[in-house]
Amino acid sequence: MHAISIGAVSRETGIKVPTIRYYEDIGLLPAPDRTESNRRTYDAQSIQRLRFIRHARDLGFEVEAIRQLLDLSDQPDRSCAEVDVIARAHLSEIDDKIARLTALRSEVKRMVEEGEHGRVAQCRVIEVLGDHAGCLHERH
Amino acid sequence: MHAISIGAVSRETGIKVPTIRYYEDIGLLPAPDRTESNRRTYDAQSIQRLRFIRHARDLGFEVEAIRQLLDLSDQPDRSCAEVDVIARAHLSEIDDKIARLTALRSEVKRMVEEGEHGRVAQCRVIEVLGDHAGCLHERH
DNA sequence: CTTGATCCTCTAGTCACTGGAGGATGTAGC
DNA sequence: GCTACATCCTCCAGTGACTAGAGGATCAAG
Repeated sequence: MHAISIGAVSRETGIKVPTIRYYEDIGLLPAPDRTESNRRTYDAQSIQRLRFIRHARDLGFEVEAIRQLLDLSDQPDRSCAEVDVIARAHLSEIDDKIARLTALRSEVKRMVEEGEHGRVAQCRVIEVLGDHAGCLHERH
Repeated sequence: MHAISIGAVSRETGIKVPTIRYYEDIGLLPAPDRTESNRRTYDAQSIQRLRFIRHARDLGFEVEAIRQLLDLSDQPDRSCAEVDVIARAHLSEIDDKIARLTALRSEVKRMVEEGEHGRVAQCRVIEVLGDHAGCLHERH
Protein backbone atom coordinates (compact mmCIF):
# COMPACT_ATOMS: atom_id res chain seq x y z
CA MET A 1 0.00 0.00 0.00
CA HIS A 2 2.38 2.73 -1.13
CA ALA A 3 1.27 6.25 -0.34
CA ILE A 4 0.07 8.49 -3.17
CA SER A 5 0.58 12.25 -3.10
CA ILE A 6 -2.28 14.67 -3.69
CA GLY A 7 -0.69 15.74 -6.96
CA ALA A 8 -0.58 12.18 -8.24
CA VAL A 9 -4.21 11.67 -7.21
CA SER A 10 -5.09 14.83 -9.09
CA ARG A 11 -3.38 13.63 -12.28
CA GLU A 12 -4.98 10.22 -11.86
CA THR A 13 -8.53 11.49 -11.43
CA GLY A 14 -8.53 14.76 -13.36
CA ILE A 15 -9.71 16.56 -10.22
CA LYS A 16 -7.69 19.64 -9.32
CA VAL A 17 -5.62 19.64 -6.14
CA PRO A 18 -7.61 22.40 -4.38
CA THR A 19 -10.83 20.59 -5.24
CA ILE A 20 -9.59 17.41 -3.57
CA ARG A 21 -8.82 19.39 -0.43
CA TYR A 22 -12.24 21.00 -0.73
CA TYR A 23 -13.95 17.59 -0.84
CA GLU A 24 -12.07 16.74 2.34
CA ASP A 25 -13.27 19.98 3.95
CA ILE A 26 -16.92 19.27 3.22
CA GLY A 27 -16.57 15.64 4.28
CA LEU A 28 -17.06 13.86 0.96
CA LEU A 29 -13.60 12.37 1.19
CA PRO A 30 -12.26 11.19 4.55
CA ALA A 31 -9.21 13.07 5.81
CA PRO A 32 -6.24 10.95 4.74
CA ASP A 33 -3.16 10.09 6.76
CA ARG A 34 -0.29 12.53 6.68
CA THR A 35 3.47 12.13 6.43
CA GLU A 36 5.70 13.51 9.22
CA SER A 37 5.97 16.65 7.15
CA ASN A 38 2.19 16.97 7.12
CA ARG A 39 1.54 15.93 3.53
CA ARG A 40 -1.62 14.04 2.63
CA THR A 41 -1.11 10.43 1.60
CA TYR A 42 -3.82 8.65 -0.37
CA ASP A 43 -4.39 5.08 -1.51
CA ALA A 44 -6.06 3.44 -4.49
CA GLN A 45 -9.44 3.56 -2.76
CA SER A 46 -9.33 7.34 -2.45
CA ILE A 47 -8.80 7.54 -6.19
CA GLN A 48 -11.82 5.36 -6.85
CA ARG A 49 -13.96 7.44 -4.52
CA LEU A 50 -12.87 10.66 -6.18
CA ARG A 51 -13.57 9.27 -9.62
CA PHE A 52 -17.06 8.40 -8.46
CA ILE A 53 -17.56 11.92 -7.13
CA ARG A 54 -16.35 13.43 -10.38
CA HIS A 55 -18.63 11.32 -12.57
CA ALA A 56 -21.61 11.91 -10.33
CA ARG A 57 -21.06 15.68 -10.31
CA ASP A 58 -20.63 15.64 -14.06
CA LEU A 59 -23.97 13.89 -14.34
CA GLY A 60 -25.62 16.70 -12.44
CA PHE A 61 -25.98 15.12 -9.01
CA GLU A 62 -25.65 17.52 -6.13
CA VAL A 63 -23.09 17.02 -3.43
CA GLU A 64 -25.83 16.03 -1.03
CA ALA A 65 -27.05 13.24 -3.33
CA ILE A 66 -23.49 12.05 -3.78
CA ARG A 67 -23.01 12.05 -0.03
CA GLN A 68 -26.04 9.76 0.28
CA LEU A 69 -24.81 7.39 -2.41
CA LEU A 70 -21.38 7.26 -0.78
CA ASP A 71 -23.00 6.57 2.58
CA LEU A 72 -24.89 3.65 1.08
CA SER A 73 -21.57 2.38 -0.12
CA ASP A 74 -19.80 2.96 3.20
CA GLN A 75 -22.36 1.18 5.35
CA PRO A 76 -24.16 -1.27 3.09
CA ASP A 77 -25.52 -3.33 5.98
CA ARG A 78 -27.96 -0.70 7.19
CA SER A 79 -31.66 -1.19 7.53
CA CYS A 80 -33.22 -2.28 4.29
CA ALA A 81 -35.98 0.26 4.58
CA GLU A 82 -33.54 3.12 4.74
CA VAL A 83 -31.45 1.95 1.83
CA ASP A 84 -34.59 1.30 -0.11
CA VAL A 85 -36.02 4.78 0.29
CA ILE A 86 -32.77 6.46 -0.69
CA ALA A 87 -31.96 4.09 -3.51
CA ARG A 88 -35.44 4.25 -4.99
CA ALA A 89 -35.41 8.04 -4.98
CA HIS A 90 -32.11 8.10 -6.80
CA LEU A 91 -33.28 5.40 -9.16
CA SER A 92 -36.17 7.47 -10.40
CA GLU A 93 -33.95 10.56 -10.62
CA ILE A 94 -31.53 8.52 -12.72
CA ASP A 95 -34.33 7.19 -14.92
CA ASP A 96 -35.55 10.72 -15.56
CA LYS A 97 -32.11 11.85 -16.53
CA ILE A 98 -31.62 8.91 -18.88
CA ALA A 99 -34.98 9.55 -20.54
CA ARG A 100 -34.26 13.20 -21.11
CA LEU A 101 -30.74 12.57 -22.34
CA THR A 102 -32.04 9.93 -24.74
CA ALA A 103 -34.58 12.37 -26.16
CA LEU A 104 -31.93 15.05 -26.55
CA ARG A 105 -29.56 12.53 -28.07
CA SER A 106 -31.92 11.48 -30.81
CA GLU A 107 -32.61 15.07 -31.80
CA VAL A 108 -28.94 16.03 -31.92
CA LYS A 109 -28.21 12.79 -33.79
CA ARG A 110 -30.89 13.58 -36.36
CA MET A 111 -29.24 16.95 -36.96
CA VAL A 112 -25.83 15.40 -37.48
CA GLU A 113 -27.26 12.87 -39.92
CA GLU A 114 -29.29 15.39 -41.88
CA GLY A 115 -26.19 17.51 -42.11
CA GLU A 116 -24.39 14.60 -43.76
CA HIS A 117 -26.51 14.76 -46.89
CA GLY A 118 -27.55 18.32 -47.44
CA ARG A 119 -28.79 20.96 -45.06
CA VAL A 120 -30.22 20.79 -41.59
CA ALA A 121 -33.88 21.56 -42.06
CA GLN A 122 -34.53 22.63 -38.50
CA CYS A 123 -33.43 22.03 -34.98
CA ARG A 124 -35.87 20.89 -32.37
CA VAL A 125 -33.59 20.41 -29.40
CA ILE A 126 -35.80 22.73 -27.40
CA GLU A 127 -39.06 20.98 -28.21
CA VAL A 128 -37.62 17.59 -27.43
CA LEU A 129 -37.13 18.33 -23.74
CA GLY A 130 -40.55 19.94 -23.66
CA ASP A 131 -42.01 19.14 -20.28
CA HIS A 132 -43.37 15.59 -20.13
CA ALA A 133 -41.24 15.08 -17.03
CA GLY A 134 -40.36 18.24 -15.17
CA CYS A 135 -43.53 19.16 -13.43
CA LEU A 136 -43.94 15.85 -11.64
CA HIS A 137 -41.44 16.40 -8.88
CA GLU A 138 -40.49 19.59 -7.12
CA ARG A 139 -37.00 20.92 -7.42
CA HIS A 140 -35.24 20.83 -4.05
CA MET B 1 -50.68 35.83 -27.80
CA HIS B 2 -51.61 37.02 -24.32
CA ALA B 3 -48.76 38.31 -22.21
CA ILE B 4 -47.50 36.16 -19.33
CA SER B 5 -45.99 37.67 -16.19
CA ILE B 6 -42.63 36.57 -14.83
CA GLY B 7 -44.35 35.04 -11.82
CA ALA B 8 -46.61 32.92 -14.01
CA VAL B 9 -43.60 31.80 -16.07
CA SER B 10 -41.85 30.88 -12.85
CA ARG B 11 -44.79 28.74 -11.67
CA GLU B 12 -45.07 27.20 -15.11
CA THR B 13 -41.40 26.23 -15.42
CA GLY B 14 -40.34 25.73 -11.83
CA ILE B 15 -37.55 28.27 -12.34
CA LYS B 16 -37.38 30.96 -9.69
CA VAL B 17 -38.13 34.55 -10.62
CA PRO B 18 -34.61 35.89 -9.93
CA THR B 19 -33.15 33.03 -11.96
CA ILE B 20 -35.27 33.98 -14.97
CA ARG B 21 -33.97 37.53 -14.72
CA TYR B 22 -30.46 36.13 -14.36
CA TYR B 23 -30.81 34.11 -17.59
CA GLU B 24 -31.84 37.31 -19.30
CA ASP B 25 -28.76 39.09 -17.89
CA ILE B 26 -26.35 36.49 -19.23
CA GLY B 27 -28.15 36.34 -22.56
CA LEU B 28 -29.63 32.83 -22.46
CA LEU B 29 -33.14 34.23 -22.69
CA PRO B 30 -33.81 37.23 -24.95
CA ALA B 31 -34.99 40.35 -23.11
CA PRO B 32 -38.79 40.25 -23.35
CA ASP B 33 -41.13 43.12 -24.12
CA ARG B 34 -42.27 45.26 -21.20
CA THR B 35 -45.58 46.78 -20.24
CA GLU B 36 -45.91 50.55 -19.85
CA SER B 37 -45.16 50.07 -16.19
CA ASN B 38 -41.92 48.26 -17.09
CA ARG B 39 -42.99 44.71 -16.30
CA ARG B 40 -41.63 41.82 -18.35
CA THR B 41 -44.16 40.06 -20.58
CA TYR B 42 -43.43 36.56 -21.85
CA ASP B 43 -45.09 34.22 -24.33
CA ALA B 44 -45.42 30.45 -24.65
CA GLN B 45 -42.11 30.22 -26.49
CA SER B 46 -40.21 31.74 -23.58
CA ILE B 47 -41.63 29.05 -21.36
CA GLN B 48 -40.46 26.32 -23.70
CA ARG B 49 -37.00 27.84 -23.89
CA LEU B 50 -36.77 28.08 -20.12
CA ARG B 51 -37.88 24.50 -19.72
CA PHE B 52 -35.14 23.45 -22.08
CA ILE B 53 -32.57 25.41 -20.09
CA ARG B 54 -33.78 23.86 -16.87
CA HIS B 55 -33.61 20.29 -18.13
CA ALA B 56 -30.23 20.84 -19.71
CA ARG B 57 -28.79 22.34 -16.52
CA ASP B 58 -30.28 19.51 -14.52
CA LEU B 59 -28.50 17.07 -16.82
CA GLY B 60 -25.19 18.71 -16.02
CA PHE B 61 -24.65 20.81 -19.14
CA GLU B 62 -22.84 24.07 -18.57
CA VAL B 63 -24.37 27.37 -19.53
CA GLU B 64 -21.95 27.65 -22.44
CA ALA B 65 -23.05 24.27 -23.87
CA ILE B 66 -26.68 25.29 -23.49
CA ARG B 67 -25.96 28.55 -25.24
CA GLN B 68 -24.56 26.58 -28.18
CA LEU B 69 -27.53 24.24 -28.34
CA LEU B 70 -29.92 27.19 -28.22
CA ASP B 71 -27.95 28.90 -30.99
CA LEU B 72 -28.31 25.80 -33.16
CA SER B 73 -32.00 26.04 -32.56
CA ASP B 74 -32.18 29.77 -33.23
CA GLN B 75 -30.31 29.69 -36.55
CA PRO B 76 -30.72 26.16 -37.91
CA ASP B 77 -29.77 27.18 -41.46
CA ARG B 78 -26.12 27.78 -40.73
CA SER B 79 -23.20 26.12 -42.45
CA CYS B 80 -23.42 22.36 -42.12
CA ALA B 81 -19.81 22.11 -41.07
CA GLU B 82 -20.36 24.37 -38.09
CA VAL B 83 -23.51 22.64 -36.93
CA ASP B 84 -21.83 19.31 -37.43
CA VAL B 85 -18.83 20.09 -35.24
CA ILE B 86 -20.95 21.43 -32.41
CA ALA B 87 -23.63 18.77 -32.63
CA ARG B 88 -21.12 15.93 -32.79
CA ALA B 89 -19.28 17.21 -29.75
CA HIS B 90 -22.50 17.36 -27.78
CA LEU B 91 -23.57 13.98 -29.10
CA SER B 92 -20.54 12.26 -27.66
CA GLU B 93 -20.91 14.16 -24.39
CA ILE B 94 -24.51 12.98 -24.24
CA ASP B 95 -23.52 9.40 -25.05
CA ASP B 96 -20.97 9.43 -22.24
CA LYS B 97 -23.54 10.71 -19.81
CA ILE B 98 -26.07 8.08 -20.85
CA ALA B 99 -23.50 5.30 -20.50
CA ARG B 100 -22.48 6.38 -17.02
CA LEU B 101 -26.05 6.89 -15.89
CA THR B 102 -27.00 3.47 -17.18
CA ALA B 103 -24.15 1.86 -15.24
CA LEU B 104 -25.14 3.71 -12.09
CA ARG B 105 -28.76 2.83 -12.66
CA SER B 106 -28.18 -0.90 -12.82
CA GLU B 107 -26.18 -0.87 -9.61
CA VAL B 108 -28.75 1.15 -7.68
CA LYS B 109 -31.48 -1.06 -9.13
CA ARG B 110 -29.68 -4.18 -7.97
CA MET B 111 -29.58 -2.76 -4.46
CA VAL B 112 -33.29 -2.02 -4.46
CA GLU B 113 -34.07 -5.52 -5.69
CA GLU B 114 -31.78 -7.26 -3.24
CA GLY B 115 -33.38 -5.23 -0.49
CA GLU B 116 -36.74 -6.65 -1.48
CA HIS B 117 -35.87 -10.14 -0.36
CA GLY B 118 -33.46 -9.90 2.51
CA ARG B 119 -30.43 -7.76 3.06
CA VAL B 120 -28.29 -5.73 0.76
CA ALA B 121 -25.03 -7.65 0.58
CA GLN B 122 -22.94 -4.76 -0.59
CA CYS B 123 -23.08 -1.58 -2.55
CA ARG B 124 -20.85 -1.07 -5.51
CA VAL B 125 -22.06 2.29 -6.75
CA ILE B 126 -18.51 3.58 -6.54
CA GLU B 127 -16.94 0.76 -8.53
CA VAL B 128 -19.53 1.02 -11.23
CA LEU B 129 -18.45 4.46 -12.38
CA GLY B 130 -14.82 3.35 -12.16
CA ASP B 131 -13.01 5.11 -14.96
CA HIS B 132 -13.58 3.43 -18.31
CA ALA B 133 -14.67 6.82 -19.70
CA GLY B 134 -13.40 9.82 -17.84
CA CYS B 135 -9.79 10.09 -18.87
CA LEU B 136 -10.51 10.34 -22.58
CA HIS B 137 -11.40 13.99 -22.71
CA GLU B 138 -10.03 16.85 -20.68
CA ARG B 139 -12.24 18.73 -18.35
CA HIS B 140 -12.49 22.41 -19.39
C1' DC C 1 23.55 22.40 -1.53
C1' DT C 2 21.03 24.84 -4.68
C1' DT C 3 17.00 24.85 -7.75
C1' DG C 4 12.47 23.78 -9.09
C1' DA C 5 8.46 21.14 -8.35
C1' DT C 6 5.09 20.05 -4.95
C1' DC C 7 3.15 20.50 -0.71
C1' DC C 8 0.93 23.21 3.17
C1' DT C 9 -2.74 26.90 4.92
C1' DC C 10 -5.46 30.79 4.15
C1' DT C 11 -7.92 34.07 1.64
C1' DA C 12 -10.19 35.79 -2.26
C1' DG C 13 -12.36 35.15 -6.84
C1' DT C 14 -15.67 32.73 -10.23
C1' DC C 15 -19.94 30.59 -11.91
C1' DA C 16 -24.60 29.81 -11.44
C1' DC C 17 -27.79 30.89 -8.97
C1' DT C 18 -30.84 32.67 -4.66
C1' DG C 19 -32.58 35.88 -1.39
C1' DG C 20 -33.56 40.42 0.61
C1' DA C 21 -34.08 45.65 0.90
C1' DG C 22 -36.52 49.40 -0.71
C1' DG C 23 -39.77 51.08 -3.65
C1' DA C 24 -43.43 51.14 -7.56
C1' DT C 25 -47.51 48.91 -9.60
C1' DG C 26 -51.52 45.79 -10.12
C1' DT C 27 -55.82 43.68 -8.39
C1' DA C 28 -59.63 42.37 -5.13
C1' DG C 29 -62.82 43.62 -1.76
C1' DC C 30 -65.16 47.33 0.68
C1' DG D 1 -62.10 55.82 -4.76
C1' DC D 2 -59.44 53.57 -1.01
C1' DT D 3 -57.08 50.19 1.48
C1' DA D 4 -54.54 45.79 1.52
C1' DC D 5 -51.77 42.62 -0.23
C1' DA D 6 -49.53 40.28 -3.98
C1' DT D 7 -46.33 40.99 -7.59
C1' DC D 8 -43.20 43.57 -10.01
C1' DC D 9 -38.92 46.45 -10.46
C1' DT D 10 -33.57 47.27 -9.55
C1' DC D 11 -29.61 46.54 -7.01
C1' DC D 12 -26.69 44.29 -3.99
C1' DA D 13 -25.26 40.70 -0.94
C1' DG D 14 -25.11 35.60 0.12
C1' DT D 15 -24.64 30.43 -1.13
C1' DG D 16 -22.78 26.16 -3.23
C1' DA D 17 -19.20 24.22 -5.57
C1' DC D 18 -15.31 24.99 -6.94
C1' DT D 19 -10.65 27.53 -8.53
C1' DA D 20 -6.68 30.43 -8.22
C1' DG D 21 -3.04 32.94 -5.80
C1' DA D 22 0.02 34.55 -1.89
C1' DG D 23 3.41 33.22 1.27
C1' DG D 24 6.00 29.78 3.10
C1' DA D 25 7.83 24.82 4.04
C1' DT D 26 9.58 20.42 2.09
C1' DC D 27 11.19 17.08 -1.22
C1' DA D 28 14.00 15.14 -5.12
C1' DA D 29 17.30 15.86 -8.93
C1' DG D 30 21.54 17.32 -10.32
